[in-house]
Amino acid sequence: MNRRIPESTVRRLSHYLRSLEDFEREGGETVSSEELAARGQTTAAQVRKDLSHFGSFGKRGLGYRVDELRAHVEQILGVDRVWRVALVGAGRIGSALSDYPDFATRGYECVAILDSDPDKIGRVRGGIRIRPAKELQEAIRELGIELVIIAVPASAAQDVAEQAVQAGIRGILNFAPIRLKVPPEVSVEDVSLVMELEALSFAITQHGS
Amino acid sequence: MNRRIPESTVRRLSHYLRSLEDFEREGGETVSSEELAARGQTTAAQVRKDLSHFGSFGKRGLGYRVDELRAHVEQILGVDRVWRVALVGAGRIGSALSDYPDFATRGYECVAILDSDPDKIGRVRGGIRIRPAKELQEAIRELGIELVIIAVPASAAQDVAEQAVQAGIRGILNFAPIRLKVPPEVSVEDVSLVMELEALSFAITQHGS
DNA sequence: TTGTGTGAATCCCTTCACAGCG
DNA sequence: CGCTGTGAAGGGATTCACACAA
Repeated sequence: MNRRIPESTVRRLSHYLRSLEDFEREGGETVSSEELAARGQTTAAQVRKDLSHFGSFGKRGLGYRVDELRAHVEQILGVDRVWRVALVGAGRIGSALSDYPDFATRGYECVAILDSDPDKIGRVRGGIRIRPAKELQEAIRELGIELVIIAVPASAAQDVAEQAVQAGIRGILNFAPIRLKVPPEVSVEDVSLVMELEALSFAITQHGS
Repeated sequence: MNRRIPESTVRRLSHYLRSLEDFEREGGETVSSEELAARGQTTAAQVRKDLSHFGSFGKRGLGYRVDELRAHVEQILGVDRVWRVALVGAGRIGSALSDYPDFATRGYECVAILDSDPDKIGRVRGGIRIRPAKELQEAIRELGIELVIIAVPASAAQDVAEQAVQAGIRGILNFAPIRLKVPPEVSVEDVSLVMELEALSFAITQHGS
């Protein structure tokens, strides 16, 4: 029940949630930490330790009720409600994201798309009219946006981040290949495809030698 | 110079490479571990420790020669050569990736795109004709492909992975939201946007409470 | 008896601090 | 003197092992 949760635990919680949804779909009533660990590439002890940070959700000798635990994990991850998201940058990545079906079903609703390219402004993507990037702060306040996805070139990313922070945003998903500078209360998650590829070529190169 | 490199070190090496390229662009001749740490959100000791796993690249009292160290890091990460990549799945994410400019400039060359949708087969994306997904193994052998990007629905991903592995692939970049089962000698990097978003909503939810 | 919840032990990564080389 | 390279210390996360509840 304490604080200071390792980042790795959060990632695993996401996995547990996926697995619990699977178990529920398969009609399971209860799961053990053992079963939960089997999917997800971890250990039973790890599952129990992860969950123990947030409470005691299981019954000794029995395991966890699937629906109950799923609800708990959803609450822990903060996905027991809908998050309103803005997408800045309607380029290649941006447009792939804007009609990504998983988002809506997972509780993330894209309610605004912005871009600085005059050719794109006014066009409609996934039912949303693309607005000028300058209107970011306005859009955040108008639409109650809480998360911003930055999918603009590296040169523009820091500026977008600062505007978002100024408008009160506390979470940024960043696709630009730079380290954004933000105040400590703002969370940034970076997605860098090149880094992932480099991890692969490293693994192959090292192993093969 | 030993083995067993932590995954976090690899990620930082990618960052160092980006920073070194910046330093080079700015005309710097040498860098200290201190300067390298400043960009990249880490410490000087960490930089030195990371590099020390692979050799002694610096000069005491002086620092590192920028161009020299960049070459070394490129070699460590295995990006001192071109990697031939196949993209399986020409859907939304796939099409965003296929003409992502950074890939080519970073040493990853997409030489094949495959899809199982008959409407897409035969079309051209970024100068490459989309082939039937069934031809994956053939394509891998014909074109000397070493890395496969899986951007197909979760239900098809494991099958694609198995075909790729069978054809000798040792590195997979996986966008499907499932844990691929592969032999230990095969590396998989997962990119899960939902997980990243959940990490953000977790951070905001916990902090705000 | 079964399987959770949890202190204790272990392991691994990061940080410290300094010897040593240019 | 300045800064690297590295053994030693420190801190966190994972794993172990078992008391305990159902």
